[in-house]
This record gives sequence, structure tokens and C-alpha cells, in this order.
Amino acid sequence: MRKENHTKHAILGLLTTGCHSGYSIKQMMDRSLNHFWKVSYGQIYPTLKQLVDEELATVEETAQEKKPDKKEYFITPKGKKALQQWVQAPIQEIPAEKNEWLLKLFFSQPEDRESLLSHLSTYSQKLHERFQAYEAIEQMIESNYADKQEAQFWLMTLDYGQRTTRAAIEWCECTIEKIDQL
Amino acid sequence: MRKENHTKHAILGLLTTGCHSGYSIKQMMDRSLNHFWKVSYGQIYPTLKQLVDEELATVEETAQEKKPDKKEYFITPKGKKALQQWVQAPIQEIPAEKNEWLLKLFFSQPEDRESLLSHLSTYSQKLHERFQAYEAIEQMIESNYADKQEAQFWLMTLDYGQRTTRAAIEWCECTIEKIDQL
DNA sequence: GTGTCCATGTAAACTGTTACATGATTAG
DNA sequence: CTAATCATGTAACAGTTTACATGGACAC
Repeated sequence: MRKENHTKHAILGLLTTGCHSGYSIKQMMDRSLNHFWKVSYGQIYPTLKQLVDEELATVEETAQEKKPDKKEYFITPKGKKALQQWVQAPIQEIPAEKNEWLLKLFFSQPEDRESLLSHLSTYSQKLHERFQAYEAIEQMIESNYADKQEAQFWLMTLDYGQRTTRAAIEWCECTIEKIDQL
Repeated sequence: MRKENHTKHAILGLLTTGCHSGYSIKQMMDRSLNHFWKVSYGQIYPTLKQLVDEELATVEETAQEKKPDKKEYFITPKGKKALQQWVQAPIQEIPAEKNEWLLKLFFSQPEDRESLLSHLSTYSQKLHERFQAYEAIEQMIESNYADKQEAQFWLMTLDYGQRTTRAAIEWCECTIEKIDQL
């Protein structure tokens, strides 16, 4: 049973959204896909090379004035086909998040009450920040990509983030209350 | 900047919940911590060895009648201290789930409509199953561990799973409708 | 002169999964 | 007789992060 490398496809997919360098792929990832997929440069650059090796992308090296040299990557027709095939391929696995907060909560003892409350309020704050970040991205997409058809799918992934984050924030508030009453 | 190994602490923590063998740790993980932490045997057995090396746990080998030999692990006072320190230590990182469904949605094109709807209905179904699993665990905890003080924390982690899963299910339904109307 | 943005890359370390290996007992 | 449960473990591989290395431009 071989496993697909989804990060490879994520990077391939980003080549279709106007990102053509490792640097801009990283930026886009951090800004728009951050809540459901992350990558580091240590993955991006080797993967781009690999994509070229597999003929799913091509490179062009450009010298820029007053800026470092840049390598521009472009998806090939073969790459587009591979991307679509991956998009349409069925999925079996439900995502499993690793949640350090819940792990610590699970192993807490009544005497850890104070630190628990502190963890929860930090968590709640981070969730609020995340929620606000989503709203900012939403507005950015609506104003910059209103014409782009694919942008509606981007908004859907964002909606997922907003809904689940809202639920998590509500949980934080309820749980803080519960622990307060212990 | 060194990183903590949370799985090590998760396994250490499970030694305090009545699990004393690699096998029973795996079972408990799959049944109760599955929605926020997963481990494979390939991690459990080496980690247990490591815990003994670091004097956070001890082993006792027991020959069982009509069953294979068993190694029983017990947390040491030093281990308990390490566990509590880890539980109380602050957390900076908000969890990042890798969501293959959202990744595919993000890179979808209008012509992928059919496969998208199929993905979403599968996802929704899996989320329902997960939700029902949570309800079963909840009842199990309430009937088997009603007296155990820590069980209240277990129920809180479960509540998190239920709330976020419910939000995800609602998102699925809304998104299916949206795509239907395209 | 300090920090941030632009820009690319590698090597080592770490985390985690999968496949393999073994074997007895018990329930259907 | 077949599958599941109990029970332990390792080696190879895959995926990912971190630290390191480099360096110009530009704003404060």
C-alpha cells in the first residue's frame, strides 16, 4: 500500500495560482493554506526540483535587477493532468490533528487547575487571533480575486476554518467555566 | 531551541491511567485519545524502553498462563514529576491539522464539481461516524469511570471533539448546497 | 546600523508509519 | 478452520523541521 505525497500536490497546485517561485509558494502557504497545510523551505525547494525531474513542471532562471536571482517554475500539461487526477482521487482518511492542549488537559490532575486555566485562556486568545486572520484573508480574497472562479473554493476552505474555530472558542469559554466551578 | 517530544509524555501519561503494557497503551490511544493524538506500535515499544532508560518508568516481566509474556511498566516518582512539569509547561503553538479534503477543495476547478460532491458526502459520513464514536466513548467513561476524578478532564476533551465535529458536519451540508447551486 | 524583505538552498536530526516476524488462545 | 484478540518487537522508509549558509536592497 503506497501512500501519496500530498505536499507534492499542494506545491504543484500552487503553481497554478500565480506562484512561480519557492519563496512565493511559501508565502501563499503561510497566508492562505496555513490552517490546513504547512510546509517549510526544506520541503519546498527539493520538491520543486523533483517536480521538474518528473516533468510536471519546468524552470526558468531569471536574473533580476536589484534583487537576487529568481527561479520561476511553471506547471506543464502533464503536471496539470496529474493535479486533476489527484484532486479527483478518493480519500479514505479523516484528518487527525495533534492537539497539544487537549493532550495536556487529558492528563491533568485537579491540582493542575491554575495552569490549566492559564493554558485555556492562552488557547482562546490564539483562536481569536486565528479567527480574525481568517476574516482578513476573506476580505483580501473578495477584493483581489472577485473575478477568479477558483476563489469561491478558497472561500469555502476559509469557511471551514471559521466554523471550527468558532466552535473551539465556545468550547474554551465553557470549559473555563467548568474548571472554575471545580 | 529544542523541541519536546509530546508522544513520550502521552505514553508516560497513559501509565497513570491503568495501562501498563505497550498493547494496552495502544488500545487506550485508539479508543480515547484518537481524535487528538495517535501512535503506532513502532513508536510505543521503543519509547517505553526509553522511559525506562531515563528512569521515568520501571519494567516487570510477567509470564502469563495461556497468554504471551507480558511486560508491565510503571511510572516512577521521577516520571510523575516530569509528567506534571510537562502538563504545566506553557504552549505556544496552535495545532495545525493537515486536511486532505480541504487541500483538494482548494485546488478544485469548476469541472471537478462531481468528484467534489462525492468527496464531501464521504467526508460528512465519516464525520457522523466519528461523532457517534464520541458519544459511545462518553457513555463508556460515564459508566466505567464515574468515580475517577480525572475522568472529568477526559470528558472535556471529548466535548471539544464533539463541538468541532458538529461544526464540520454543518459546514459539509452548507458547502454541498453551495456547490449544487454552481 | 538594525531589521525586514527578497531569494535559494543543504545536511542533520527528528518523528512517525508500514511491513515484517512470531506465536498462543478463544470465539464463531 | 478462520478470524480476532492478546502480545512484543525491529528495520526500512517517508515526511518534516531546524539550523546553517549566503547576500543584496531598502526603510527607519
